[in-house]
Amino acid sequence: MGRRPTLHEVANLAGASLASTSRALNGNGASPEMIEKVQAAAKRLGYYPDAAGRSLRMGRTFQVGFAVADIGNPVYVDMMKAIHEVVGPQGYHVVVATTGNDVTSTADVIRALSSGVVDGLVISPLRSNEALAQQMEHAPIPVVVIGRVAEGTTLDSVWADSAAGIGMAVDQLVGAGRRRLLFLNGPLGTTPASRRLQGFDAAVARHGLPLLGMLVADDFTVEAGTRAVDSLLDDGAAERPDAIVAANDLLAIGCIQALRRRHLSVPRDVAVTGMDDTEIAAVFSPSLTSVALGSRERGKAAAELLLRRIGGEQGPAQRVHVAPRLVVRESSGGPA
Amino acid sequence: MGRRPTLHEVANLAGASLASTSRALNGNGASPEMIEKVQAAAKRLGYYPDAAGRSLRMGRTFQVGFAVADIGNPVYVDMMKAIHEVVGPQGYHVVVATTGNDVTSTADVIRALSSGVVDGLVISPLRSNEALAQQMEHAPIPVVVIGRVAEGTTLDSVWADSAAGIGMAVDQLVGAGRRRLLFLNGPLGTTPASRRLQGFDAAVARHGLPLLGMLVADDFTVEAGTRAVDSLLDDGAAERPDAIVAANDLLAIGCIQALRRRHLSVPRDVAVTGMDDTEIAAVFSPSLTSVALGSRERGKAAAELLLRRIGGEQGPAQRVHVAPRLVVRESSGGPA
DNA sequence: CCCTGAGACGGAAACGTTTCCAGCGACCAT
DNA sequence: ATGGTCGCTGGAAACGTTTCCGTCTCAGGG
Repeated sequence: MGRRPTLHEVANLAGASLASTSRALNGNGASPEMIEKVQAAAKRLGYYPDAAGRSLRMGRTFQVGFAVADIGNPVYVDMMKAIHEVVGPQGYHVVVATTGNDVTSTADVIRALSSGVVDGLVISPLRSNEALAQQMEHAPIPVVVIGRVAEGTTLDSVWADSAAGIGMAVDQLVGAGRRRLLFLNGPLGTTPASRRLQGFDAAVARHGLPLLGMLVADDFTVEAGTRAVDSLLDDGAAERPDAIVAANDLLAIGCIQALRRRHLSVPRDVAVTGMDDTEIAAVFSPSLTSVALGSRERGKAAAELLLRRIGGEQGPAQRVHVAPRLVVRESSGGPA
Repeated sequence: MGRRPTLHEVANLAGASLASTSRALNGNGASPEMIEKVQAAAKRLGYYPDAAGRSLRMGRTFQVGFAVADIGNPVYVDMMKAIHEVVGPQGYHVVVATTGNDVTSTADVIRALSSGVVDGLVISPLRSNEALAQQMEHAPIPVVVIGRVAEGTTLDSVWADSAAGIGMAVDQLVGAGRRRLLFLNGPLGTTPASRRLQGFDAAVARHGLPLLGMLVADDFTVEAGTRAVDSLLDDGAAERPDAIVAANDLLAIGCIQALRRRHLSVPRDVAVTGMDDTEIAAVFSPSLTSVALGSRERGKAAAELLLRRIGGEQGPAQRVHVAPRLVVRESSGGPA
């Protein structure tokens, strides 16, 4: 754990002033011989500029933040990877932050990161309200939202129409002859949950199908999915659905897990669809029909938007759309 | 995107000096009325201290780094979550960095993060050599390694005995009557790959089993696993194993995928075991026998070690061991 | 009543960097 | 020959914070 050399020491060794040394290293108006002298000195000392000093002076940290509720969710991992891939080559580091499930802790995270920690923020809020929207809009750094934002906001955002996506899943199930569709939702009050429910209700109404009510898991996880479906099957009174549309691949897998325990076959007895088309969907058995929402694309687009704003681009709020795409596999009984 | 107030403005509004204002906010020797005055002013302006200025002055960034080869790997995601949970409450942010597959880019990452970006670094290097070890040892910030380090190094580390873990998997397979065991390894030259191979060879020798050679995937991913096993099965000449020990859950799943395509039943025709006991292992079908290496515990322990070093604890290098644990499930044919 | 010590406060330095600005040659054109 | 321009350099300021140190006040003890 040795000490790091400073620009001062490099300047001394090179026999130049601080100003010239800095210029020589950053390549702004220095003579060739000066550059060589300084580079040599820097190399000999093993000099690398101090991030704190540089941040303070330049007003930039060369870090971007990524804030989500649960970084364990594969969707967010994908986004993070994509963001990393975009900003890394530009010299930026990625700071991850978890917002927790409620709005106030999200607000705290934004504030904490805004105070000179990162130059910009990509955030995918599970829940939102007017105050949070205001805060994001008036944050001292650019903020890009992955998810739905209110009409007329000045925030850049990238979104996928999950409601339409759910509709595609329903269409396919109906096409395959299913009639008693049940929606397995994530925690109510979250933005994804309400959007996806809307999509489901609309699609079911469109097909004139009976409403079987909805199953609500208390989290977007495998375990929560299993618990929810278990409770349904325990409740003997309830009419058994012939298809379950899950709001999430994780929930879908949890659901299949519960069905399997009761020796119900997927897709013969009950068809199941998920959403997000995570990596597991393709290799799962039965392979999982899922609606891809392009997590990688969304992360990439968000990062690109953010970098542009950090770079000073003005213009009106951008709103990037990523189209949902249904990937039909075994769990939904295949194409009609 | 408003501007942020500085301590100066708070001091002005409160009618106090910078020094007193700082003290009042950080709670060091200020009178109650001063504290109140300053707090009020700070709240009115919405003041939060600037991270860059503070870092520069204090010589601490309140950030820790986490560097791994592929942040998409569920093992690393688990570790990251654990690290986050440990350091977050202490006011630290987590910076993720990907080291790439080679040693030199790992070195670059360490250097970049050492220059005042983070106060400490948790790193899990896939490959290593003497130069890299030296660099980590002499880095200007504390470094904790997740993985095996050379005897006598001064680096803190936390490690799981994956060789012994592989041995446990082999024992169980042999106990279940399997005799022709094949090892599906990850990319050679990586530390995990060599350790796990050693464990496999030792266990096979111990049981006096025939050596079927080894299958090498070019990455620790599902796709690479599928490709490797495909190539084995395509090669009609090779004698078919009755069990495959994969170096990794991802490889194991890829392997099962390939077997399934040939209509080979797992575990009837071929038993399969994985390693890491990722979340998917439990819910996969067939559920996957796997050796848990405690990714969460390792991440947690590493973060705690790191915080202690950052706090200035001196003492000799710590070496935390996490015991491997075999979780027997369907894919290996169950217990003998 | 004076001296001492404790407690609170403000001025100023310091952290390491980039960049503004002025100065200084050298060179070219008038 | 002189004025102007250009390229390069060094001094110094600035970013926002914490903390050292000196000063001041006030209370209490001798």
